[in-house]
Amino acid sequence: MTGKELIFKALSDPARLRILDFLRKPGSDCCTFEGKVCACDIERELGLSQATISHHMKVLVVAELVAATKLGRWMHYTLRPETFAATAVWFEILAAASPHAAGPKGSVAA
Amino acid sequence: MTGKELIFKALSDPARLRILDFLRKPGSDCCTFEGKVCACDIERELGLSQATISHHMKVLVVAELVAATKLGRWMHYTLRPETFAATAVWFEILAAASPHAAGPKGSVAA
DNA sequence: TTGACGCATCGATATATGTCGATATATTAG
DNA sequence: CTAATATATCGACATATATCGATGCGTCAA
Repeated sequence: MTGKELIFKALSDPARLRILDFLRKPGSDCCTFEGKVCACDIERELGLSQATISHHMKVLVVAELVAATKLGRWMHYTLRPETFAATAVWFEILAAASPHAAGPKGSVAA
Repeated sequence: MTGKELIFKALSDPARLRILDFLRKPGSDCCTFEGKVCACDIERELGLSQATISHHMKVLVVAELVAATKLGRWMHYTLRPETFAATAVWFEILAAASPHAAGPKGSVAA
């Protein structure tokens, strides 16, 4: 269950944050199809080398933030909403852990 | 507004994730007071050196995930629910960006 | 004031990571 | 089959970061 650490490591790079933002609202440039974006689009959008983009996409896929589908010789990428939704829940739990919550904190408190 | 990158960098370390988890439900060991935890508690909990804990706490404070208050010679730390709540919203937005959403994607699609 | 304690900062080091060019693999076009 | 294209992998390098011991700076107790 090191998933969260993988997710945060994946998100802790500006290039990957830009990739996610681009996947959220891709332009209708080249290989884009039904919101699925190919690696060449991302490469052009970010201005990084092809090797670097490939590396970043692998990180995002391993973290399960992005799904990869091979269509012919193109890789198409999409966001994975389930992972984002699950991570949102984690943050909500931390947000709810109010330090001054006078609730029944537990059994050991007594 | 590079806050998100700071936040994710701060979260991309297992030690800091453990610190947040400890802040969420601290034991009633030593200096803990009303959910406020001192650095010495964290040091003992994680088994890392004092210098390392100090470094991690600074990262968490700069990312605005944790608030620091000096009480005498003790530093007391608490979670900052607002930051976690705001980040949860960011994830929910990404989760809502469904790739197959047949909505009016834009004007250029035609 | 002096000493002890809690924490921050400094300098050093090992590891991790982002980036690239070069090359390999796979797929399509001819 | 051969060439071209899209992506993945490899090796290398620069930078970032986690970690520690040593030291400095406040704060409290005697």
